Amino acid sequence: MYKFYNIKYINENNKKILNKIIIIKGWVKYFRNNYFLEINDGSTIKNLQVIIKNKNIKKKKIRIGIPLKIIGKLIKTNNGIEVNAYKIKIYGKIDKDFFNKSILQNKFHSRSKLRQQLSLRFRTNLFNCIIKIRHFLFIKIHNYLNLKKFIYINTPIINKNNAEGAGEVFKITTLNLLDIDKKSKVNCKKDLFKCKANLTVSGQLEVESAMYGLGKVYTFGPVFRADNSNTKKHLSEFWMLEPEIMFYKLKDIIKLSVNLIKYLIKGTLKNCKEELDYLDQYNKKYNNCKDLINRLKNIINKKYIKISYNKTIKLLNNYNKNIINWGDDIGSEHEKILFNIVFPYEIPIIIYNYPKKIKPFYMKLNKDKITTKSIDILFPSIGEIIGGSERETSYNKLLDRIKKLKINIKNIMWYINLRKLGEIPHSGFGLGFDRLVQYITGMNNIRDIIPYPIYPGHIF
RNA sequence: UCCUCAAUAGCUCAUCUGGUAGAGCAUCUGACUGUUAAUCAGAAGGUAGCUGGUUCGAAUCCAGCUUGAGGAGCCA
Repeated sequence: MYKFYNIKYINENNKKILNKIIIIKGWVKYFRNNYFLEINDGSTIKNLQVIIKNKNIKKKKIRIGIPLKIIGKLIKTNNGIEVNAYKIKIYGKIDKDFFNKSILQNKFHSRSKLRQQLSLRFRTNLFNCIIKIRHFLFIKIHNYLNLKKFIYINTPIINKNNAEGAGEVFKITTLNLLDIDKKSKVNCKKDLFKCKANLTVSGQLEVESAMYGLGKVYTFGPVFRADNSNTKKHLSEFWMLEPEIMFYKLKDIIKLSVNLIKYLIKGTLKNCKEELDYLDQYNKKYNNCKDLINRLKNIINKKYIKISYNKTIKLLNNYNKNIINWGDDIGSEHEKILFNIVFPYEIPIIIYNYPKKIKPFYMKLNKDKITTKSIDILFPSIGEIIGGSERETSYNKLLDRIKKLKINIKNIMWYINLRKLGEIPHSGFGLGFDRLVQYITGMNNIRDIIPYPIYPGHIF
């Protein structure tokens, strides 16, 4: 007969239900003075205070962490709104030893500590905010591309091509690995797929073939890299958005990617205020990022720096002679110089026309035949979030390039053959979703912005 | 994978050059009708990451391993 409300709703609409008897359900976040409960139900990080005046309510079993159903009157006091409890139902009991060893006790826990208890991490305010922003960005990406008439393509997670140049692959097999060790010879023909198979490192080649039929497409899913990289910006399993668009040139994908980023950040600032405010405070206290919200506002209002690879090398060498040679990839040392000294404005840098020798085979060459029609978008403190290019359209040129790079042609013949039906100009890019979430939440470590981080030595 | 640093109570950290292991919070018992990381009184809690070595004696010195943090490379 009484109505149930979640705490976010009660906080935002309390005028409508003030002085009514309501039901709330959640767990105890704080219990003070044997009298004041703070209840959280995950809908918001702003807890609802419940007071226990009724002497018939047994308080013995109530402790921090316990789930409760509370029937009470929503009242207004000097401290805001709270619920005067008439009746409390307790669900189960708390294992004291387990609780005491868990990250749920009301203390500050380091993020590496939180990571040791992944399944409990969701109850923390920090993770509540991060996951909600992650969710919001995920939805908004689909939203934006849908508005722009893109079609979402589900590209396979298991495949046999390895999109050359995108890192190490995880091999998958149904064969008994112990047998393989003994004989030291693998007969792939006996495997389930009758060939070598791996987890995808990128859906790009597949999404390109969808582009030939549908025009504007994207894939957005988990991709896998078996590199042994132990850094704060790498995962073995991460999420990548890869749009691919017919008749788009380099300038068009620059525009698309910049507009998408600005749309996402603008939306987050508008719709995730509570979460960003919390993260702003958290970052001020515990992270290097001292002004999260203004940093994000800055990024939606300003024009990004756009500079060619050649010019970047010149600028770096002007700063410090022989710090980089033409043809080298731009490393994190160079990124630091670019963001701290050359362009110290806390805005992304778009670098275009990279040399072909540090970019994959499918990128279209410029007229100089040594650089590609490619871009990387670098973000301050994170590095590369987006990499993209115009794709090679000519069958002969593509084949020529593949032969020179000695890439195994067999598994990607279907991709090369797409060029046998005419030379359609097209472009696309890959956006590292987790790195974007990392940037927007201001977190130091990419392992703290994904529910279950998978990285060397760590699997859930 | 490489380099640097670290590992002491459930958590955060003390223990100074080797000499009996300490605090705050959390936990437990009790008190408390306006607290908000409540407070007060009391109790309990440790083979100092693991394995060796040096020494009369090791949390402390040395070696190897494990785990974590920061940086590098690979990349998104």
